[in-house]
Amino acid sequence: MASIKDIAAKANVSTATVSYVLNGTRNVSPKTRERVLKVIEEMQYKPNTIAQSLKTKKTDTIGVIAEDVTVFNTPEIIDGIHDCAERHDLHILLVNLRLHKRIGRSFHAVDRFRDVVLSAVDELVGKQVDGMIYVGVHSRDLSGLVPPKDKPIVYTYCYADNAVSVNYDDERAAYEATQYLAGLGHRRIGVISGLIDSIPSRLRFNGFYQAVMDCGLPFDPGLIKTGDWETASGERLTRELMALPEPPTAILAMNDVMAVGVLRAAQEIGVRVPQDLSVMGFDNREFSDYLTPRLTTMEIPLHELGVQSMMALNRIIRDNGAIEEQAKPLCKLIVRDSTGPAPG
Amino acid sequence: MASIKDIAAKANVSTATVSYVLNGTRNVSPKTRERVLKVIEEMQYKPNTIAQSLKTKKTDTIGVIAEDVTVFNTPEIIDGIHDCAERHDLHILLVNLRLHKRIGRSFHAVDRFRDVVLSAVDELVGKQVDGMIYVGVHSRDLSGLVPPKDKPIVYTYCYADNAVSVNYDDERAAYEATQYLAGLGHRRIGVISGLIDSIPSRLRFNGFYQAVMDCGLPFDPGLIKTGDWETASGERLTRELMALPEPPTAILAMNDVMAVGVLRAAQEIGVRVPQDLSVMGFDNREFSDYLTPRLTTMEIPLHELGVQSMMALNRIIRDNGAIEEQAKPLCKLIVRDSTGPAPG
DNA sequence: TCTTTGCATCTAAACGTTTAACAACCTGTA
DNA sequence: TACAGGTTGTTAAACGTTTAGATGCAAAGA
Repeated sequence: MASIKDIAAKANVSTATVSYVLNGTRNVSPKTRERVLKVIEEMQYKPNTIAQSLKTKKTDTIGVIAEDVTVFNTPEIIDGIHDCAERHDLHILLVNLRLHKRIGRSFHAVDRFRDVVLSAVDELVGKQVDGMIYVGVHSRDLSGLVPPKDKPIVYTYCYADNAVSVNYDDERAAYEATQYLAGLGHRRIGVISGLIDSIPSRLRFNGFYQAVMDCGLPFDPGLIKTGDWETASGERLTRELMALPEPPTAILAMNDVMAVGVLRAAQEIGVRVPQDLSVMGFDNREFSDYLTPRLTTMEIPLHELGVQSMMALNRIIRDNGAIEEQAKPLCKLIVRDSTGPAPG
Repeated sequence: MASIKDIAAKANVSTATVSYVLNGTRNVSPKTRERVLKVIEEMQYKPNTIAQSLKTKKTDTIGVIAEDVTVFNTPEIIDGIHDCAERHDLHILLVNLRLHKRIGRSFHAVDRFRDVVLSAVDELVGKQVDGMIYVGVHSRDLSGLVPPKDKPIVYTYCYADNAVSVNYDDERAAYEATQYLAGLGHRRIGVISGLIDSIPSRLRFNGFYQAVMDCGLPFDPGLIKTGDWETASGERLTRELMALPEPPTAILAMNDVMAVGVLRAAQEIGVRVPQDLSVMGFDNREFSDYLTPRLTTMEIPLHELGVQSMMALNRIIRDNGAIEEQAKPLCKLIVRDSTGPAPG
């Protein structure tokens, strides 16, 4: 590979001059510039970014630590990061923790987990990234993790105390979903929540509860069921809800995957959606448009999460820590065919 | 940030010695080793990978050029790449071309496309990656692209003449799907193919045709319909097929998204699946398990594609080009509820 | 006692850039 | 003519590592 020395030699100038024409950091006469440019072209010279970085101490690279790239939220967030990074001429070094495959779903293997994350951080710090973005898959609480001393790190799709984190407004999303159902005349709304120890589960329940109060609906604890985010739990709990003496006229499943179960159960027990029962999901997964009936759901602003994370990181790197609190990106109600006016 | 010099000074040794204990490249007496290690620990020293790379001319980093990380095949392939890269202590520099957002679906903006790819390659070459993997989204033919002179590059989920590319066996997958349907007694099998100018469309048709011949089924060109990979086309073409004087008893849609349309059409015109009509998809997208009925489909070995690409690249880098042809990864038949014995 | 051998450690160059400091030259002005 | 000021170019150090070769020293062999 041709180096700047080769160019300098062939163009009969010093390496400094070549560097100046390359970066435009100083005037160089038109005729030498031309000469240098011609040689560069001829030899197909590309500056060695590694050497540049060593000298300038800037890599223009940010590290992205993804808990699992195969989980639905991650690609969209990374896309958002890229979208923004591109405009600042930043590159992405990706570390994929492969959490599911590595330590399974037992998120309680905390010590193992810590090691994995910390070694990823070390790796990126060694590579001299300018900063890092951590992309979670389940809004886990990462407060226990020691943040790296010198390198800025932004967390998204997860929570971490005493650290910059970017998240959508879960509470408000659930509030709006509930409000929408109430607006259709539903007064008894069943809820199938996710695992109760997850932060989004709590936030979404809060939003639901607040909306129930604000809309003047009766609050019936019997209508609140705790699932595990999987289809089977949605199916099972829907049967329970519909077997109630006074069953709900709408069910809000806290993710689309469980909503699939709701739909299945409804079909099996002969409840028509949306005539007898309105069903809502959460996430706006691609498949929600493929279900019958098409699923009404809340869209999570994943792309925006990526963009905002990148912007936040950039502010920290550039302005060195002027972290102004940003408004949380909002979810968006996607109305399809699984919801309708309350019966009767 | 502490450098090797700081460590050397504090431990009263030369930088060489520190380097030797770090890399184990030369014997160093137990007591100095201990001393050095202690200082390293104290100062939380992490070697500067950039400087190492400059000296050793190895970055242990491979570049991944993804046409679009948000398309379903890409995350799984990247996961496979990571899976394999990890075992060789290689890191991933990710470039996301964001093809859909950038140049839309007009894949005919070829010149623009060339520029985008080539500048991504330049970027990675500048960053001194040891090699590159190009991850397509649609098995496009990339032969027109000039490969970089010195850096090895492996293509996957796309085709490129005169270059190493890793792909699953499309023809055989369609063959097996057809064979499976024939085995259920279906003799008139409808096909809804994707856009005809795509390589997989052609390969899959070949596989289908071969199986029809081998199984002794009649070949009726009227049963072959050309879609555009989208749901609406699946729906429309199914209506056409079922309106035939002698309609098929099974439909093979060449992707799951179109299969959704097939199921919709069937439901609307009152054809029962699988009693009256067997339906098969292709891809085994996550949602295929959420449809009613659950969709029988062919799973593409995406993870394996990633692994094999990484292995191929590694062989080129290490053994410097000893490219032994590898067997193509095979698709896997996933039998669910949308297929059954031919009626009558 | 003087070599020889082997081990532990050090010296210094090199990797490919950037950039401060300097040198040479030209131009215009007093 | 002399000199200030501007322009264009060069020199060489520095970034943080690795590593070939040199050096010093102790133990072993003559």
